[in-house]
Amino acid sequence: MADVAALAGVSHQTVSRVLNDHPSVSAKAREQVLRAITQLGYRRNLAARTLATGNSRVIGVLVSTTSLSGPSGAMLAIEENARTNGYWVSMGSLQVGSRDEVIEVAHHFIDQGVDGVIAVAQTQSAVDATLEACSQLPTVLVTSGTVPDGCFTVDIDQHGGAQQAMTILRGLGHTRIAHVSGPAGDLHAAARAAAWRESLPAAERERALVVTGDWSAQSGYQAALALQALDHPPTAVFAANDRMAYGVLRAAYEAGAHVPRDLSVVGFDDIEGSDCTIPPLTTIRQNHDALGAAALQLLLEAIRHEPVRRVKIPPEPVFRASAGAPVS
Amino acid sequence: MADVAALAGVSHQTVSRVLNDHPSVSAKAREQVLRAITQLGYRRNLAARTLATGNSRVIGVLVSTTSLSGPSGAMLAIEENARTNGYWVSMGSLQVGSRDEVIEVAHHFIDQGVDGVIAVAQTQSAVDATLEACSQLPTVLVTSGTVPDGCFTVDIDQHGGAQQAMTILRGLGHTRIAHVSGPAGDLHAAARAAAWRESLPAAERERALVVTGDWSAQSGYQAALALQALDHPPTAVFAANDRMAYGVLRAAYEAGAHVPRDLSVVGFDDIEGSDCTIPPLTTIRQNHDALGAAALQLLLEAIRHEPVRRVKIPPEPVFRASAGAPVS
DNA sequence: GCGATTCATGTTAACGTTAACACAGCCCAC
DNA sequence: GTGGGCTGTGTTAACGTTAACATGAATCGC
Repeated sequence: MADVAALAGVSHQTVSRVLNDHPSVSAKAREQVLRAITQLGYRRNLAARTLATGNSRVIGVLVSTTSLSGPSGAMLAIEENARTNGYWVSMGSLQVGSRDEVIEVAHHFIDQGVDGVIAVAQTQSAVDATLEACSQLPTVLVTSGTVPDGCFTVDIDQHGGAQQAMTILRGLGHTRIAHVSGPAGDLHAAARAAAWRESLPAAERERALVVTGDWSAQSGYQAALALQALDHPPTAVFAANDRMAYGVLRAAYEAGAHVPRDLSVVGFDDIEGSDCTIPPLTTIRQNHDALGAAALQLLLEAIRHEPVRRVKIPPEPVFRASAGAPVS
Repeated sequence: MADVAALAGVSHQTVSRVLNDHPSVSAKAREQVLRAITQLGYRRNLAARTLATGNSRVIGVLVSTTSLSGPSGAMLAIEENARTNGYWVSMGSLQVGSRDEVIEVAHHFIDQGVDGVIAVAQTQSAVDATLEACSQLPTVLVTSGTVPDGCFTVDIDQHGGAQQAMTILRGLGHTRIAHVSGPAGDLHAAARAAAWRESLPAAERERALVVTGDWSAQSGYQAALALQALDHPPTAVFAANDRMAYGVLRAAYEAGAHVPRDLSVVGFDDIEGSDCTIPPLTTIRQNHDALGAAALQLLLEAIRHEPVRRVKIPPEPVFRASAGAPVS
């Protein structure tokens, strides 16, 4: 702040006034200060501000673990492990996921003086923006995106998990396996779809059946309807997540098709409730707890400047009743 | 800290050393300092510590909105609204939910200098512990528990929602309505069960059918099995949440019972996927977004010392296909 | 028994911000 | 034209902690 004041030719208090929108600042002084701020890339220190004012502009949110599962479980696992290691968590969520939003949140973390950042990035642009904004900070990326060397990364092995799903189906004897994929641009959706395609015999990849959904059960239902209307419907469907698999199950039921006799279905995620679909869903479980724990472990290593490491969490197949041998 | 030093008869630096486990402190001085700390209820100011050391023991976690739903959605709604009002969120989760744990987290918030606290309390003991630990701070409780007057409170109207479920079922003509309840001690479970019981004719309350589950689909499945084994099984089931309703649906299907012809099922929550169960689930939707938004709004009012207010968010019925008239 | 080392403690000065006060210079009203 | 109020600015002193250095006492080795 002293640097800014010197460059702008005013006192540090005037800089403070500009920062706090105090009315008594001349337009000229304000402009000079703002220019100096951008020129120097100055960011105010929130710890000092909190100390001086007595209020932090931070609120605490207390939540109970039991109410959260799935990807939010990863966040809780991070928090839990952070606490046992003497750290606390400041949260920033992305509504839009735009570059600007990522940068806004990252800057806040820096202002606050965080010791490190864990970013769960679902799109490549979020990955890129995080890398840009957090370059000075120990950072762990939780993502399936492409990341330059020298970054700590954790991920559930999406590709491997999808391969497991396909192995199950092909092992059962299916050859005509359709895919209900997640939305375009989503990294998980892309990884799962890629593994599905690769596990098909080269000859079949051209006429491979894929319908794009948006992760919702309803979109899975619509996809299944589209698949049913084909001349040669598939004998099995690999849905990119459990919710879309629910939709496939429902469409089959309503069409009078028996699962797994007439159609096999495999999902991905193993969300709560998937053990009691009709029939119980065969799926690939993602271990979000392990993901969160690994993310925190890596961040601690990053903070201690230990060598860069990447972790892949293996998903595991859950065999239930929705996949069986095709009727020849 | 100066007070502690004075009371212990040492310098403030010695107090600092005790706090940071510095080796060079005599046992006697340490003991005196610790006694003074507890006697005065001293807590160290983290903003000052961060300012002096340059590290905050806080990590930032960036998550994307899309990955979270349900109760975690409430947290994200809080975060989103906080951000648009110039606040940031510090998170503390409860693994055990014990009194000590609540107090630990609350103390951290105080140390950190938060401007207010929102506590999502699922048990009465969590409510009580929060009230005790946060008495000095603007606080909003998100809970269905009993709270003394003079507290800001937000809640989804559990009782009203359960009444809606029963109104649907009774309106359809059902008289023998069983309840699959949530676990004992859970405030939501208690409120839903109470509303169910009250909506029964007085004469039937004695022999009312209730089976206690643990929110899991599997427990709903087991409950439905128990209900099926009765001499006079119910014609309808009100499940305290959607996942347990999934289990009821599955048990009915496996027993060859058609839903809703042979059995009507109503859930509670409207979780993602409930639109594609077999058949699609009639349920009561909880609006977690509105809950989070209201919680933040109230906290802002609490921070501004505006008059105490309580908000109840009305849940809304979602009519789908799992409830119908009983076959007479 | 004397210098060198360790230990326990105190003193002073940061850390980066805002609050409180002081002080010009200006305008306005009487 | 003089006193009282605004406006813009600077100076000084907090805020509560830790780091760096200084000091005095006790211990050790030879």
